Amino acid sequence: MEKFTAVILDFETTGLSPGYGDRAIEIGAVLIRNNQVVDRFQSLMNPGKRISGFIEDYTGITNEMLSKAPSAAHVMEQFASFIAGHNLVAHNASFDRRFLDAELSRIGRTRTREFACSMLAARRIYPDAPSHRLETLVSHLGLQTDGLFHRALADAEMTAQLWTAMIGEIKGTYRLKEVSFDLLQSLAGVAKRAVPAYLERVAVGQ
DNA sequence: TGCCAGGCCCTCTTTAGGGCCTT
Repeated sequence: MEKFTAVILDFETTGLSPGYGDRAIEIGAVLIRNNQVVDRFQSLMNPGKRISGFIEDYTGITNEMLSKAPSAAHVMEQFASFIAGHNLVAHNASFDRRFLDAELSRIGRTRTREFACSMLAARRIYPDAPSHRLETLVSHLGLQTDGLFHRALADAEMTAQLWTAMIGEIKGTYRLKEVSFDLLQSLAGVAKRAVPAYLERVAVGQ
């Protein structure tokens, strides 16, 4: 069962680099099991410093909202429990992985499960998409959206839809009986032009 | 306030450079 279960998550942050002092300001996540969303997590978190006007405009999250939010430490303790035992997915996962690991480190905890990247998978499954930004893929594939972007739970929900759409796409194209987290994760290590042959070999093996 | 990164991937490549993607 676990190989068909994953937490799809998204951070809003003060900037691009935790190594230069940037912090998480919101976490949103959905737990999917067999392509169904079965649980959700969302919280703003107070980063202990003011955010720039650019981030306020980009996310719609204001300094006033964050001043009333629980501390990052408190939220991350709860989130660590939410993700415990589950594989993880994010769009451009190298970004969210750095922030997750940095925020967990601040509370003396460590990530124990693997990350998969929906962007790297999408580049291989939808090579002809106009771009592989989350917003563009959602539009290109006609995925359901409430029009809200750059908020953590909304982006996590759309990434989950993208993830399940990709599972459906390769199931249908290659007649795979099942598509696990490990299979989608493994695509990132396969050269783009080798992906069709790779998936055909997987299908034969099933 | 504005700045800061880093991994992937393509090509006019591999003794490199630059666009994409995340906030």
